[in-house]
Amino acid sequence: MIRTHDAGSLRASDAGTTVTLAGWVARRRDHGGVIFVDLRDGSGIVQVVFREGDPAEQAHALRNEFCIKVTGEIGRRPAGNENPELPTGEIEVTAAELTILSEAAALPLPVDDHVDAGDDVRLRYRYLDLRRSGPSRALKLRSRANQIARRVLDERDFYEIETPTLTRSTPEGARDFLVPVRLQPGTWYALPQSPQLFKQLLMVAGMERYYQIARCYRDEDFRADRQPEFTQLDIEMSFVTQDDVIELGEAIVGALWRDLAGYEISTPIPRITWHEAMSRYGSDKPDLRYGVELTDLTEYLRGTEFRVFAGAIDAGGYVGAVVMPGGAGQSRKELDDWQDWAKARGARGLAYVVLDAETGQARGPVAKNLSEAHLAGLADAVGAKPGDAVFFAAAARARDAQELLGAARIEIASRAGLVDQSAWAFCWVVDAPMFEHDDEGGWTAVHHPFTSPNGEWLDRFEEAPDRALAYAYDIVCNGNEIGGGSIRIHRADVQRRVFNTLGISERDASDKFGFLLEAFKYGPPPHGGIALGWDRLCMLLAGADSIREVIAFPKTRGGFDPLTGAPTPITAQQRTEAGIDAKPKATAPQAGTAGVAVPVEPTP
RNA sequence: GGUCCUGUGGAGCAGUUGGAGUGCUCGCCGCCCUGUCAAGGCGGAGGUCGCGGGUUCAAGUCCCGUCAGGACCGCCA
Repeated sequence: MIRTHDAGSLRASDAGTTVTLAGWVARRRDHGGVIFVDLRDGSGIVQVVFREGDPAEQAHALRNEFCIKVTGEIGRRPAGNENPELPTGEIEVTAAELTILSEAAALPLPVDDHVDAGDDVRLRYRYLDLRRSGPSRALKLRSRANQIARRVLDERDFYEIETPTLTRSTPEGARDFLVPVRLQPGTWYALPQSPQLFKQLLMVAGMERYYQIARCYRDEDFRADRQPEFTQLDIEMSFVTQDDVIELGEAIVGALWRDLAGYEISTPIPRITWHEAMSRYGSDKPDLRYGVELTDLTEYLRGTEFRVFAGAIDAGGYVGAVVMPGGAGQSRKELDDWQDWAKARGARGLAYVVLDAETGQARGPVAKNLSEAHLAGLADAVGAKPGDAVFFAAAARARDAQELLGAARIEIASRAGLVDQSAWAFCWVVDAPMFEHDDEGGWTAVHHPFTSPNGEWLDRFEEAPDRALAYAYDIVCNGNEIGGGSIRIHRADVQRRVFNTLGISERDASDKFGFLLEAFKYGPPPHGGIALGWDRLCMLLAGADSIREVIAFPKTRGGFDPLTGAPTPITAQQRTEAGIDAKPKATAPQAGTAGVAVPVEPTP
């Protein structure tokens, strides 16, 4: 090694030792006769002093982020000159020798913890951004999270197994990324949206306990917590029940929060059914750091003459409310803003009533439309106090109104300052529905088509697909879904019935994932698993607002990488070689997703 | 595909009612400086106000379009 010690590790007990350090100039304070340089390496910062002689002459020329090597003796700082802000603040290194390993040009972005730059500049010079302590710490934390997960899984006899990233387009929810295949022009690989099918095959293969820190790809639009390539801690186990998988999930998450957040999660983590989550919180990933629960007013308001509510109730729908504590104090403009907020979510508006802080009397546009009796009992019905505001939503489909109220609940908590930023609130959302209506009047799988109905519905989910429940579970932290999984179907007859309900013909099923069904002919074990959204989970542990902070080289929301400039056009030669424009042969394999291959004509 | 916010020397910001590229902090270049630690002092360089069009006697400022970054909706089994 070029260095003998790590800069950040030096302490008063090292005084008198001669050391060689290597790192970067974090800051230079040139007093003419004496020069201080803060030398930073991966371990931290130590102050180097240049007083006289050649090293001091050289040190005048140092600039921020020069890469240097310094040899010198560690000494206690003169009394009164200690810096309690630094772990190494009691000592300094008196330079006897200085080597400039490499110089740094004027910086396009300050490597300074006190200044934050815009995202585009940070990403373009991400290697400089990562020299700063915050971004650096986030990546190092993620590395430790990986190790902790591997440790827990290894202790439980899991095997870490890699699966292909060039694979077959599968009929999962999102758009696939496609890769042209030079060796078979006109055919395409897809990048996996998850290793779902492979890990099930590994169960058939008798691996019994599999995990992988797996890169997944989905060609959908970006969010603060979504990139097109992302990472899952993917796990699958044979011969287990839902409780076994949940226990494992708690062991992993418990270890992560214990070691990386200094927080002991009390287990078992509370479970809430999907339906209860929707009716109480208007979300399938409820943030339990605060209350502000929804109230179902469908029965209470039955018979109302207010058309908006009556219409929903008559259609067999739902009317509900959520209370904003102190919301009556909002200005007219703030209340109008709520209407814009609701419209931005595709709602027609957000009906509200404010309760006078003195008299408790209900006021507001909607109050005129409600009967005396309905108004008189409203505060008690929704648990509101004088000075509160009550927001209403009504819809023919309960879930639409609940989701609007759920979004309002989050907004209320944020605006009213009800969120305890230091709190951790975990829960499992269990008993998710098997199916939901698709746009064409049929059914689609809420989770995926291999998810098993629970014990209660296994033999009769066809009777009421809208009410059938699955062995599917999501783990939620502070309103973020950090993982989800299910017990899979391992019986051919059940799988056939599920396909039937989904309107997937035998031929379709065999075209799309015949290889999995084929495998399931040969004694598949009962199995289930979970996938933890690793970027999101690390983001929470790092206290970051975006998963970009825990990704070494993230992309901007346009899918652009400002550092490499990807994506780029390709050359004509690359295009020809890749076979992008080749016409698939008549004997080409079955199309991946759409069922029938779309003929591709070569472009001139 | 839609809604909203932002874009001003290398970085971060301010810029009022439309009136001179106006200001601040940092960085950069030069000089000075022996105990600083986001060192300090003096001097200096550096600008297509994202881009294009329009309104106007006059646009960083108002309008339209466009590009880029961000937040959200749609989308994401």
